[in-house]
Amino acid sequence: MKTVVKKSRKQQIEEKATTLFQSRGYAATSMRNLAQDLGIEAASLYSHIKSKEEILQRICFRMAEEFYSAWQEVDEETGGNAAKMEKAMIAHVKVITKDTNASAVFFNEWRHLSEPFLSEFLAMRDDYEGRFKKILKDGMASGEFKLVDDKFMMLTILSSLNWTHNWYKPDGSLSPEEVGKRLSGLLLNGLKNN
Amino acid sequence: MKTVVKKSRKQQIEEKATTLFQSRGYAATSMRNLAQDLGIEAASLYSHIKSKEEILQRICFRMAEEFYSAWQEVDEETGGNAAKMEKAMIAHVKVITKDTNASAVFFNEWRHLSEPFLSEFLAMRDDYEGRFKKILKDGMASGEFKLVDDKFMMLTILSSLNWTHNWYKPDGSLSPEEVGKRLSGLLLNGLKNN
DNA sequence: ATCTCTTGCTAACGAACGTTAGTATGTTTA
DNA sequence: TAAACATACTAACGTTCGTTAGCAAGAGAT
Repeated sequence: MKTVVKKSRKQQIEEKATTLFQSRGYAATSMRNLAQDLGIEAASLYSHIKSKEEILQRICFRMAEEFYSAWQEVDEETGGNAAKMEKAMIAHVKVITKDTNASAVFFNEWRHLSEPFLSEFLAMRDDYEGRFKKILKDGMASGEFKLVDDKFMMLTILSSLNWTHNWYKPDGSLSPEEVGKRLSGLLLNGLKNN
Repeated sequence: MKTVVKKSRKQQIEEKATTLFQSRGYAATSMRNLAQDLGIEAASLYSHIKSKEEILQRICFRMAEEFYSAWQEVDEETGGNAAKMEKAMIAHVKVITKDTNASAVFFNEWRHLSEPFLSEFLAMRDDYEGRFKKILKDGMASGEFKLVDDKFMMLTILSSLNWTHNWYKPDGSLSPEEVGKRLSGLLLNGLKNN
């Protein structure tokens, strides 16, 4: 037996918008495009939302929250920094794979946020990236990691992780957990045989 | 003594457009924005270009050519596949760092190309990615590389390389060559100490 | 001296944009 | 049964969009 949860119209709008923003981009998606996909008139959207940008804001900040929540299990890790980094990478990938469309919008369309949302968004991103850098620094200090530029390293790691939204298919053979493990395995141990 | 090469107006337009497309996105950049940055009227642009999209096409396909040309030195590498992969990564990063703005447009705005340019673009990208996959496959067959999914691996490598356009600063301390070396070192050998 | 090329202008086109006002209808709540 | 809410409509607003037509002025080439 399958219970069908009724989605609010606002939610439906947000989901369709997410798909459209992902495929055509925020700026190139018109409210009339969105309305048509929902089978209503453009003006009708405004019974449910305040503005086009509100939709973008909701998508971006909801995803930000998800990334933050996922970090909880990272802090619980008491093993070494390599283990902690693996946890972080897996948690991060899990969030992305749970909604690749929303992730794409999060990663590519945030620049269309207006102030003060843009500044708030960037501050959160900085903070989040700082957490990765901290693991790297701790791991280098303890001798677990090679000595590298931590910012350079963090950017490289996150770019690999963040790209998953472009190719991950939920119906594929790899689970989110498995994707995260492979990515962390690669970045921690490298491609070459020793 | 410095020789000043006079740039054609068309080139100037293309360069300003590259900067704008990079920072605001193609769809969110208007011809009036572009004209204003050049100190002329929007209509005047059309004495030099055929359409807004023509600019995007020129940027995207010029970058594609650059990536292809850079591959020449990769084919000359006769060492192992690890050496070849390093060459490929360095060559790729060199192209990106030579013009980070155009690279950003190339990576983020190609989807606004209309047919048949879009199909042509994607075919080239597939071909180019195939070259990376081939090195990976050869390297796995020869035992140089660990056995991994080659597509997954290729995507991970390229996402790391392609992200450089977002943070590389030509006036920074790292040369393009150095960036490429560090990236390949990391991806080939991993972050962890053995 | 004439021709061509480059560069730019004003004026305007039709289309599309995000959004608002005002209204109607059915559904849920009190 | 009345009030409140959810949902959607038509009509239209002012703005911006990419682009074209037609014209003009200066530079370089023949």
